[in-house]
Amino acid sequence: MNPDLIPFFKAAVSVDNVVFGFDHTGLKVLLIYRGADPYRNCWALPGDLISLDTDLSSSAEKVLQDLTGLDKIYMEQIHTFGNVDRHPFGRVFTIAYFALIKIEDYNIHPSSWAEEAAWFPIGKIPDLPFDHNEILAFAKDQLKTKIRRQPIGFEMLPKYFTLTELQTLYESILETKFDVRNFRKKILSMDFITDTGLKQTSVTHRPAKLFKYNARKYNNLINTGFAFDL
Amino acid sequence: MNPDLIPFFKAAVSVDNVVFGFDHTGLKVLLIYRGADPYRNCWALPGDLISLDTDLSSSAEKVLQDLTGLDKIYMEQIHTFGNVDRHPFGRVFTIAYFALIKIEDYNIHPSSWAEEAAWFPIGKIPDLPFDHNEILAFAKDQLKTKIRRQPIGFEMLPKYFTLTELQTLYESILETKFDVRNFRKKILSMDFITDTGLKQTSVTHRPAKLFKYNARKYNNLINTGFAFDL
DNA sequence: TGGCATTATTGTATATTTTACAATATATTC
DNA sequence: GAATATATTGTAAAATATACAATAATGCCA
Repeated sequence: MNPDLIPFFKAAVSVDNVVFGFDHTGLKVLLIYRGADPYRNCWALPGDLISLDTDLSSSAEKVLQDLTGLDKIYMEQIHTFGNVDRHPFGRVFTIAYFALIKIEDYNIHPSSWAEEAAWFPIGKIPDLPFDHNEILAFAKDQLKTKIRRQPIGFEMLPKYFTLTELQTLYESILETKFDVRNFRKKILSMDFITDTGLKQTSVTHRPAKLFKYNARKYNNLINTGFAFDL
Repeated sequence: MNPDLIPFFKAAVSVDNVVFGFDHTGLKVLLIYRGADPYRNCWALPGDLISLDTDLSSSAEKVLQDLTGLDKIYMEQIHTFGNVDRHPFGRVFTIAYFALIKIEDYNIHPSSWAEEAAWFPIGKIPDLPFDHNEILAFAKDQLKTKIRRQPIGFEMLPKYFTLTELQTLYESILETKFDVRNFRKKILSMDFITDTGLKQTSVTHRPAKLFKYNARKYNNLINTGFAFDL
């Protein structure tokens, strides 16, 4: 290598994942308990330095898989953070991803140096190491923007869900309220939520119909210029 | 440094800028003619490796300033590209930014190893080195999405502009046509484009009124929940 | 100087979408 | 079968989006 270039090739790169999940109590974020330096014994975003022989997108999946066991979930790159002093060990650029999962469908298996993993309600996030609070704030903002324009909310719901659950998800993330009738009219008019014919069981009140999201219909629609918008 | 960490600290990071400009002939992108390896004597996006003692956002501004002389312009991070083989000299992650400028207000001064700089119409971009064609495609997509929801188009127009110029800008970027009356009604109803009282001069037809964008009014509006949308 | 060429400017009627609002239905439990 | 709890549904009014073409203001030139 040309000697002039040597000082440039001394950076490390990490991936930090902001994994969102949703249950009836609201929006949650997955944190791990760090069993490695720096910031050993702190709750933090699941993230790690990446090996330099792997493509970035594969690395992002691998980091999450190694720390939490999560695999094949919805992930998207959101932003890169690169302040000089953000990591005590040297110059580390971190590429933040957000991920959405159906909490009930996955068991989280902390592994590698992640000693524990737990869901934290979005309103009760502790002080996090590095610039993780900033990253989380960015991700939350992104989620709010994105969920209004793209049908990604379904990634956080069970395969079969009720319209009330869907509405609660949106209200919770967007921090707003929708009129029940208008919300249903709008969602159903979009025509990619289909009635499964099934109903809730073991509820102590009128059981709700179960719907599912039809990604194929959505993809057909966007090709015709249709724009999802809530 | 812990010896286990050494192999992680061998990456370089670069910034690549996609600078968009607009004139009456349409949307353009600024490219430089490379006077340095690799890909010497090729047109490419203005980008460079960044020094590891500077924050990322400052580095982005510095790279653009060094190569083109552009300073204090609208810039925004869009995506990070990190495939293993994207750079022939080693593992280089690149962070792409897009920038918008008023072509007439700036003189481009290629410097450092940029031998030339020129505006290329968006439809006539040559084959570019690295993954620059991919980066450019990503940026163009981002621009189309963003310009519909945020009043960033004005960054590419002169301070005083006509409504026809504004409409042409939107039509050109969004690759569509708007009805003249409806476009004007909508834009003016948003109330952050103000009539300066001035008119075009030295045109060989009815002179158009000159308007300007009022960022302060826009910022007041978004705080009230207003959403720009075209 | 008057007609021509060129682009700028403006209004209205109709269709579509959004909003506001409350009564009835269906299940369980006691 | 009454009480409790949530699910489901329609309509009228307001706001917004759309479709559509005639008139206005300048420079140029015969």
